[in-house]
Formats: sequence, C-alpha cells, structure tokens
Amino acid sequence: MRTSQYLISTVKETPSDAEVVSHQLMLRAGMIRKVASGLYSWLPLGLRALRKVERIVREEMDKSGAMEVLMPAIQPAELWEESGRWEMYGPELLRVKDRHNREFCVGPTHEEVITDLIRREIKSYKQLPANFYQIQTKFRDEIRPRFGVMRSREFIMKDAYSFHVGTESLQQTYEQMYQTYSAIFNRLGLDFRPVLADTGSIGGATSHEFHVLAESGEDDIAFSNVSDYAANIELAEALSPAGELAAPTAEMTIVDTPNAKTIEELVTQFDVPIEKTIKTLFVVASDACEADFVALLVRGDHELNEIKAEKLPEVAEPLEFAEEEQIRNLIGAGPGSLGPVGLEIPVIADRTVAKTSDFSAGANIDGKHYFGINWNRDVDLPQVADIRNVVEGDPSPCGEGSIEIKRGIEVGHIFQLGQKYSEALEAKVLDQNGKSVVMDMGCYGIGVSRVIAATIEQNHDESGIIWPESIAPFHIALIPLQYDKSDDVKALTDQMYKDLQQAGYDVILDDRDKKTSPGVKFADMDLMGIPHRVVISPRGLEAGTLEYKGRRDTDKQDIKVEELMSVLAERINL
RNA sequence: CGGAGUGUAGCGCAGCUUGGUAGCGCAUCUGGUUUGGGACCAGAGGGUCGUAGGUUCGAAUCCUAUCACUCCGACCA
Repeated sequence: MRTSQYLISTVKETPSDAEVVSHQLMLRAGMIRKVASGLYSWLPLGLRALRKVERIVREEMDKSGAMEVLMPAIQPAELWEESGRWEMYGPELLRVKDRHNREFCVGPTHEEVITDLIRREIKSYKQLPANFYQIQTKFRDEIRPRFGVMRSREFIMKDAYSFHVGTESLQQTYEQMYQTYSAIFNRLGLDFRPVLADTGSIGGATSHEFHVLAESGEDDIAFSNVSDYAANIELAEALSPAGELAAPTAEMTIVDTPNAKTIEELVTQFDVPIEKTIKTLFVVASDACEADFVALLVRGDHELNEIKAEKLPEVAEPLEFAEEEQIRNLIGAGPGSLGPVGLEIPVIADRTVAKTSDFSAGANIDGKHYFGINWNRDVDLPQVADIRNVVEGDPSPCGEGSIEIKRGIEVGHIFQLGQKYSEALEAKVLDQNGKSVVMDMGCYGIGVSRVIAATIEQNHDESGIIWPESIAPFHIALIPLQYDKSDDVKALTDQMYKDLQQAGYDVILDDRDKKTSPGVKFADMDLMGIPHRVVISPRGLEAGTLEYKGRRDTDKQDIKVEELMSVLAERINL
C-alpha cells in the first residue's frame, strides 16, 4: 500500500477514555474506533492484523483436522430452551424478537446450534470423532465493557466443538486442541501459559485457559515456583496447613472493641497478629440447607473464593451475601462483630482457619470481640472446606514449591463438556453394537479480537506498538526522503516496492506529500508498529546504501542496496 | 445493578465558583518557505456548549429531568 492511498488515522493525543495501553495504542494507531460502549469498528490497519490472526488460527485448526463451518449469529430461543440456558444465561444474553414476535438471541456462543446441527447430520460412530469450528462475531451484553477490544460486547471468536463416542476419544481431541492452541499462541509470538480453570457457565468437567501474561490482565493466575503447575486462582486449591492444630495457650476473653469494625481496625487497635484473626461472612443458604444463612470463616488476611464457596452444597448459587439488616434480625449484631462462638447457623471454616489456635473473632455482640478462642475448647470445630483464594507463598497444590501469583489475559479456553448439551438436546449416534448413545462433546474458544489487544499489551514501547512478524499489518515500511525531488530515490523506491511485494512481503510505502516531514513518517510507522523500516535517501544513494532499522533496534544501520533482500529474508519469516 | 465521575469544534482541554451570548493547543483546508525524528509564516473553515424543560431582561454558567460515556465491584474469549 501507498500511504497516499491508504487511511492513516494516527492520533497524537491519547483519547481520555482509554485506560490500558493496548486500547490507547489501538486508537492512536488508527486500528479501531468506538461506535458505542463495547462496540468497535475496525479500520483498515486494524483489520489487517485481525485477519492475520484469523489466518493463523484457521491454518492450525485445519492442520488439526477440524472442519470449518459458519453458523448464524442470530439463534432461535427454542434451542436455548432445550438446553435450559434461555433461563440460566441471564441478562448477558441479548434477546430480540422478530416481526412475528418470535424470540431469538444474538449468539454469545454456539453449543446449542452446533449440537442441533450435528444431531441431524451425524448418525453413526463411524463419523466420529469430528471437530467443527468457525470464526465469527459473538455478542455478550457485558455488564461493563472496558479496555477497548479486550472486553467488548461484540467480538470475534474462534469457537470449535468436537463430538465423540466415549470420553477417551474426547480426551484425545482435547489433548490435540491443547497442542493446537499452544502452536497458535506460539506462532502469534505471545508469552502465554495454559492454566487449569473453572468451567464456569459453559459447564463440563476438565478445562484449561490459555493466558497471556500481562499486568493489565483481569485474572489472577497461581503458579508453582518450581513445577509447571498453573491454575486460575478461582480454582487453585489452598491446602490445609501442615501439622496439627496447636494447643491453646491463652484463655478466651471478651473484649470491648467499639471502634473495630474491620479486621484492619482490630489488628491496629489491639495489636493482634492478622494471622490470628478470623472473619465471618454470612451468605444465603441453598434450598438444600434448613437454615436461611450459612457462616463462612476465613482468616483475617485471606479472601473468600466465591467460586469455591458457591460449589458447597449448603451455599446458594449464585453466591449472595446476607444484607446487614438480615444479619441483625438473625443474631442481633452487625457485620463488624461476627464470630463462630455461640453461632446457631451452619458454619463452614476454611482449612487454614481449622488449624488456627488462640484466635480473635467477633462475639456476635456489637462492639465486642473474643480473643484467645480455641477450637474444641471454646467452640466446636465446624465443617471444614477449602473456601479461600490461595496467596503468594502458599504451598503449591501440586506438592512442589510455593505459589506465585501473576496477572493474565484469557485468550483461549478449552473444555471437556461431556454430555451436558448432547444429553439435553438428545444428540445421539449408533455405536458398534447398533445401540443409541449420547455423544460426548468438547468445546474450544479463542478470543480472536482479544488476541490483538493482548499482543499489544505484551509488545509495545513509548513510541507505540511493536508487532510480531506473524501478525504485523505490514512487514516493511519504506520511507523515501526527497521522493518528489530526487528521481533516483523515486525510481529505486518504486522498484523496491514492487520487488518486495513480489517477494511476498506486505509493504507500506510512505509517499505522503512533501508537507509531511520525515519525522512524522517515522513517528507514524513506529506508532503503527511496523517491524521493519527501510529509508531511501539521496545521501545514502550516493554511497549506494539504504538505511535499515528493526522496530526493536536501538540503532539504524546502513546496508548496501543490493543486500536489502537478503537482510530482510534473514529477519522476516514469511 | 450498586458506588464515583464526565459531557464545550475531529482529538485534548479552559471557561462554570461570581450569568452578559465561546476560547486555547493539536488536527483540517489555502498560499508560501522548509525536509533525517511529530517544522515555520500568513490566512481560512468548523461548536444551537449531550438533550428537554425551568429560573432570569439575559444561561455553557443556576435549578429539574433525561440520555450517553468513563472509572471501581460481580461476568467472560
């Protein structure tokens, strides 16, 4: 492309509503423009990068033997009623009606449609396993879209669904997708980690997320500092502390704590170590539980893991904290003074809590705490469960090393769904014995548009984006100086432009008019992240040289005109 | 949805407290000079101040409502 015929929409100033670098740079480089909250148009430059990501994803998926299909973005309510998700999915599902008043949704995912398709098309075990994918626009009515294309409402996703007879076949394909995803993210030049994950609303058994490590990530990932264990913090198990519960060394005393409503206040005002405090959280009980509320105990410096708590049979799903008024009605004290002693509702203690002695907790009387509480002596040890988030330094659940926590951006997610959808939609085939069996399913997603943002989060500097070769909108920026004045420069530049394109490179030739100074061109190409730059100048031509600079290089270098092709070939892996 | 905040030219902002009919920088257009890291000079265009009411002789400014957007929390590729 010639810049004179291309839309270069770079912006010098950072738009005020962009919070993270990738969003700022995508706006500044002229890749995207916002249409409404969580809705973006892709400008030519951005789309080129997006298409390259799609191409890599498509190539690797094809290589794995998956078949590409394309399903509608709009889906009929009936299918979602059949799977039960019309009720379950909630307001994130954008529901619309057609002119006949029939209900539809804009697809946030396609389990229902693919399962419906496959149950009609595939009748025999001989046609399995089979894996189908599409690259398509999804819509999720996110409560709070943010960070540009990182969490938008409309986005592009590669979703794949595999079908099997038996879990063994499912596991094989799952493993293959794991490898395929690793290959994709490697080709994209991302620093990523596969991590164990919760299955969330999609459902199913085993699941891994692929995370791009970045400070701006919205997920916390727990790593072992010695093994390759990695898990989303939602899932990472907090082990029971080693050793036995220590014997009591203190008497239980009741203390006036009128100004200590939080653990922090208690710790600072009464000089108790935070590891000897227990917080008590009241949550709504499930229908299976005879009480209305359940008390959850975690150590003062720990955080409740809501996903883990929600999975307890006693706890209502979704997890809901009790209102202050409800707590008052129940025990006559407010949230600042709750504790396990004398509590008459079901209590569930975190594993660490169960191994804590001589601790402090609320007395269930406003303005009072018990100090020196000990299990068994002062209050019965309640039911124990893992209900907290792991923290840095915890022993790793894999048994080796200790936990480190880093931020990650989820760019891919693979699930073994099992029969969740095939059962609901009665997707069956005949097996070897001529018996009708429900298919097993896997599903595999990549946030294609999110990959772009994640890539920029990992690859940028003060001047702008630094594209990895594989998805750079253009490989090479040709910047001629004195293009209008020097016939030699013009002739050589035009020739190189042709030759490089012929060699298969994507080239952008900055031939903007003489009013656009070289500085502007350099700055634009840096901002847009073009990985290789070649400057053609009259001065250089006299010596028979061009100037080459890689986007990450600190210095430019002069190379002979005839060496250009080999220099580039060495650096660019097409 | 709960909490916080912002809407003034394409972008970034000032003006609002103390009402008097809109301004700065960048960008854009024209002419000229420049040309190796976001040039300079001269000129030009562009805003019913988010929207709708109200108060007032007079509203960007005060009041009310409403809409949009952003940030912090729960959701997820």
